[in-house]
Amino acid sequence: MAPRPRPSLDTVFAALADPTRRAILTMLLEDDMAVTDVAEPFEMSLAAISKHLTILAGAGLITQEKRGRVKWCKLEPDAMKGASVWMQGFGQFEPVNLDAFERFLGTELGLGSEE
Amino acid sequence: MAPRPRPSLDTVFAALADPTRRAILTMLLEDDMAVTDVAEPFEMSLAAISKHLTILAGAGLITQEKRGRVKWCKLEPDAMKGASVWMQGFGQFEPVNLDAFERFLGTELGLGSEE
DNA sequence: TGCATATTCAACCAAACGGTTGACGATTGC
DNA sequence: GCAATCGTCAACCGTTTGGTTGAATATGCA
Repeated sequence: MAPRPRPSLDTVFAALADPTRRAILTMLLEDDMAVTDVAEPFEMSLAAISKHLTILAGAGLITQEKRGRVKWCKLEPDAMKGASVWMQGFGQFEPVNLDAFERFLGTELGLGSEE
Repeated sequence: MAPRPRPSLDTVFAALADPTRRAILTMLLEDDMAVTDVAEPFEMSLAAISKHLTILAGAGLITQEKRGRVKWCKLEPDAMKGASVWMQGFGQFEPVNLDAFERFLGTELGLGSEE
């Protein structure tokens, strides 16, 4: 496949604006996954998840590779770089508080209340 | 002062997904601005800008204070903190490359070509 | 008082979004 | 070969988004 088009801030931020898509990205932190497996925990159709994955791929946040009849989804965290740098220009945020991140993961996965 | 409700990742990312709104935030880096002045450089109605500002305020990215008949808009960069931390959990991005940020500002403000 | 300025409101519009369902093309395995 | 599995496509649906216009509401000023 041709070198991925540089993901725009528009598409990256828009992709990240949906909680389902953020949850998918979080799942992919663990490991690459097949589309069906990505869809499993969600209460929506496979087709809907497939669309979300297309949007994530469009933003460059994941890549998809078909092996046999299974399509594998792989996280591409570098796609967040531009957006991350952009935001950091607005203030020096604490040098990556991983504790806070763990908590975010909890709420993102729906383990906690939204407050 | 009542602590503002914690802006959600949904609203923050959605607010940042629009180029007009990102440009507004960039303008507000310089200084607080009145609504009319914010609208001036854009080729769209004042009402449209007013809506964008409402969305930015809803995400906590700006606050608005009315003094006399003028409503002042103030950047609130801390509202990006949660989103920034969330993204950093996906990879350690270079510790704030300000050069890159300057370049982003250029393209965001439409001073350079998109490519 | 009366007019200009600053901003929002209300109604409307086309397009995009997020979801559904059912049919379909590929691939795998018995 | 045939049935099951994987994933997307196409059509459809209601809601949201990003914009418009024109009227309305405050406020400032001469």
